[in-house]
Amino acid sequence: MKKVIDKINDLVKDKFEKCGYDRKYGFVTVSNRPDLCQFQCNGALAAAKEYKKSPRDIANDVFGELKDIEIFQDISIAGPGFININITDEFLTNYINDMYGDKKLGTSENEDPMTIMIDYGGANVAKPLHVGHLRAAIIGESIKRISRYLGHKVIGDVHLGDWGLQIGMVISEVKRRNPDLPYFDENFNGEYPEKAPFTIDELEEIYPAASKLAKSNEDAMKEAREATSKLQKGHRGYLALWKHILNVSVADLKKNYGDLNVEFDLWKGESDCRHYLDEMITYLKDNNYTEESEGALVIDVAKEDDKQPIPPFMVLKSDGATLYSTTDLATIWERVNDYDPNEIIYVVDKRQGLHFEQVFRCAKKTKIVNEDLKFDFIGFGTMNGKDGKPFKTREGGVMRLRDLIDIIKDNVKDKLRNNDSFTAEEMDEIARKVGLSALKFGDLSNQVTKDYVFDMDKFSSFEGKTGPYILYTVVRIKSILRKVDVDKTSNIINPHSDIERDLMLSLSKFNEVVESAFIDKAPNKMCEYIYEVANQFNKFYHNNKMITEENMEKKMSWINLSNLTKDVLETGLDLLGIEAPDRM
RNA sequence: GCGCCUGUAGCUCAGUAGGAUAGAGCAACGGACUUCUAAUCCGUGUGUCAGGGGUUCGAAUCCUCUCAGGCGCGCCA
Repeated sequence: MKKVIDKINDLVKDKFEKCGYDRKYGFVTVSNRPDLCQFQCNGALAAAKEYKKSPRDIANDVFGELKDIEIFQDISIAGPGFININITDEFLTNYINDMYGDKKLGTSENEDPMTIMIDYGGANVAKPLHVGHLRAAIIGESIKRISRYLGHKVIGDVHLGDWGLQIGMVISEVKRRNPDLPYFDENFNGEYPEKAPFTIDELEEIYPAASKLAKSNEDAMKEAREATSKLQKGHRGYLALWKHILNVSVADLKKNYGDLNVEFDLWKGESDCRHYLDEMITYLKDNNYTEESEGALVIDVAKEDDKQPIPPFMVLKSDGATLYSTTDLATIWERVNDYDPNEIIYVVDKRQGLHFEQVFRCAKKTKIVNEDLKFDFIGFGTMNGKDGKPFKTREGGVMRLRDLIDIIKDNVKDKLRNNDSFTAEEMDEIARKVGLSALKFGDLSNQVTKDYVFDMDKFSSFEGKTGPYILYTVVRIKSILRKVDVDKTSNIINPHSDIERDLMLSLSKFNEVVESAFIDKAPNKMCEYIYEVANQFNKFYHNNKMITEENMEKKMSWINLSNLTKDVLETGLDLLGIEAPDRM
């Protein structure tokens, strides 16, 4: 469906053109002075310079053409040349009815869908998820859902860290503890055990211990490097052990991401590109992209107009081993080969910006990707505590994600109204949903690139611009809908009050907001929007008693309007990765 | 040292093709419940948009300098 704003834009642009001005000056936006009008066009002011006429005169020219357009209720020129527009209730109501009857609530599926890959996990094998992974997961999930809603083919990849030094650390630590395991017996030719020699809990203890040791002990670090190198070269026992690490970890990670309602289409990792490494490195060498520098194999990616010196892209370390830049590049090679995407989006901590700039430049320079493949780096900011410093546990450690979820769930549980009609299980499920809404809405309502303060009490509050407030609004609507029979075939009729009209206007912006959130990769726009809708609905709710309304036509119209509001809110929430309960 | 990002109300944050009087939420105070879930709604106040200079009819928004904070700058990811 065509957006309300687009219809108005087309009309006004046509008239600008008809009057001899460039179409672009007919640009209409939602009014920033809702007290004066619903929509505004500031083009006359902008056009004044080009046509050397007073903006007021230009506005008057166009006004002559605009004043008889049917869908405009009233239109006027204000101040230096603003054109203020209100649309008719008929036009608005028609649109709302069309939207109500449309599964996609007025958004049009993209005619020319893109294949978009989103890389947004970044979890490391053998390490528990912690708060640092939270933002990537929920921002990436939201961008994935928004893109998909608009009809694009979207592939979300967790891109596990499963091939780097941390694996070598774990392997060498396991060896220190259990040197007799067959994985370390160079003469072992039999089948390796099917059962992993550790549980997830043990694994999560092994890694930090190994990491700590390697930092202080040079020999341990050397062993870890050697183990990494051996693994990467295909050591049979190490590969078998590595698969255990992977399996045990992935099972746990799936559960944890699942608890967050974050779902990946691909559970690939850095290791998956290993089959392409030789081929790629040969390609890079054969085409003379590489050079040797300080013992390492590098590719120069500096450009003349760089404001700062860009270090060369590193293909192989001086010991011949690959590193993250190599696997990131090879992963692109693999993705182009397997999925041929139009765009690859990286949702990663913004501190990795320079690294990815190098990777992108290298991929383009070496023609591993076409010029028209779009790389998008979405670097998110740090989640800070109330002290403005990176969020930590009370003891100063890194907080695990599952602990954070439990804490916020408990926090919400305390605030939920006691209701005997809920069983303990229902209560728990409600607390989970409300808690997640608090966490996600609190995060996503901030601009992605900025650092933000994680304030548990603020996010989990049931008042104000929070997830729980929006869920409450949805629950409220569901409660009404349970009490009446909804007849979706009866129409929503013209608004009976300013408040009702404002609600309809807000609802009519839905498709526009989805698109704008997609273009800017900005879930916070969706947060802002659903808050506005929830707020408008609550005003409406307060002013009109629907169930006791005696005029049936009016009553059904209101019920349907509420039902549409619910759809818009739930869809908006879903695009943020948030679910609403039926009752709370 | 070089580079990137950030600085908006007491607090947490929105606000880009440059536009009218810079907006929300929280906190504070006052009001509205024989409820369709008051977990709501209504009302009241709040600003050198870090600072200086510039471009423009018009700047939180564009340019420039200064200050403050955060981050990054080849063999970790």
